[in-house]
Amino acid sequence: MLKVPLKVTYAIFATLDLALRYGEGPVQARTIARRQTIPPRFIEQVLYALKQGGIVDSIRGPQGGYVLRQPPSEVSLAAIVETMNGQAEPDTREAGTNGNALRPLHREALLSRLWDRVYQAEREILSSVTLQSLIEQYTELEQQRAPMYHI
Amino acid sequence: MLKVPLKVTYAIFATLDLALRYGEGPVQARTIARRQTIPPRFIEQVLYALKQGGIVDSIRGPQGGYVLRQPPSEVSLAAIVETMNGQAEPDTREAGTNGNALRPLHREALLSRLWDRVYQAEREILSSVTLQSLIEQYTELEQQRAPMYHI
DNA sequence: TACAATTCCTATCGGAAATGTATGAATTGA
DNA sequence: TCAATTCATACATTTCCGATAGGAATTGTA
Repeated sequence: MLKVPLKVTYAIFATLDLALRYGEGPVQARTIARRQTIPPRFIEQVLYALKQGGIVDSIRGPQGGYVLRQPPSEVSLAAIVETMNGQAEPDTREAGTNGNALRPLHREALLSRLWDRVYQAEREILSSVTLQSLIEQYTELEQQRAPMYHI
Repeated sequence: MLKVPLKVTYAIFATLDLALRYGEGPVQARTIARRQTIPPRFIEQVLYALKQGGIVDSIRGPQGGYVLRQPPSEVSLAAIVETMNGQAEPDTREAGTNGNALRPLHREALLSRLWDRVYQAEREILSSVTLQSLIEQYTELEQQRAPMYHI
């Protein structure tokens, strides 16, 4: 039920990479790809989607690249995830009618309510996590094991 | 992120069908298929999985069929969903190492914590919903629009 | 103005997963 | 013995996802 597409993971790592360098000018797709171990041609698409979703801005031409549109503390994972999952299919198919038991419309309504609840719960959690808070958790983790390296 | 495989939906409708007739003897796969509009050869597999998962019992031979193993109030959707999603892949792959930025192990840990939280939230909701409560919601829905038909 | 670096956008491929079909064996009531 | 039914697995088809490809558009710089 809970499935995390790779492109969502990639999107989070990519924006996290941008967050770590927020305010230092654009970062190129290739650079992110190398640092985050993401197929270079694939991350282009991810960044493209992130741009369409208003998460990042892009600068074309030499020395171009991508920057976060807002400071890391303003970017929630909910926004990233929603963007990557795109405008979800309306999914308004309804199978053939049948006689007895569980009228299709109602039974569909029954479950879609339920999935809505689950979806809302997911959204609440993801809304409460920002790139900034992820960075903080990350540096905590680092310091626990090998104080004072990196970033 | 939230993806509901068809077979899960089928499983819920199938068990709901059994729940509506709990205590009235076995219901055959073909009958459920017809009533719930599910491909007959496909629901056999769903019921087979439900049996393996201990959700339903089966009776072979003529006049055989399937029955809920427990009363509807004891069967949570969490149980059904978990059964249908089967023993999920261990998924312990770890991609290649790279130099800079976001050490793979830590960055993975960061996200898996998060997905765990989401997963737990989902599970809590699904645990709180039983076939019995679904039936109650269903009859409510029915009465709102067209009092006194059916079942 | 030319050129190279970079993003932009779409098409396509390949493999995996999901959905659905088929077949025959095993079980069992009548 | 027979017919109805589940059991178990194999196979076919379709859909989705990760990844690659190619070229157009933009723009800083020399």
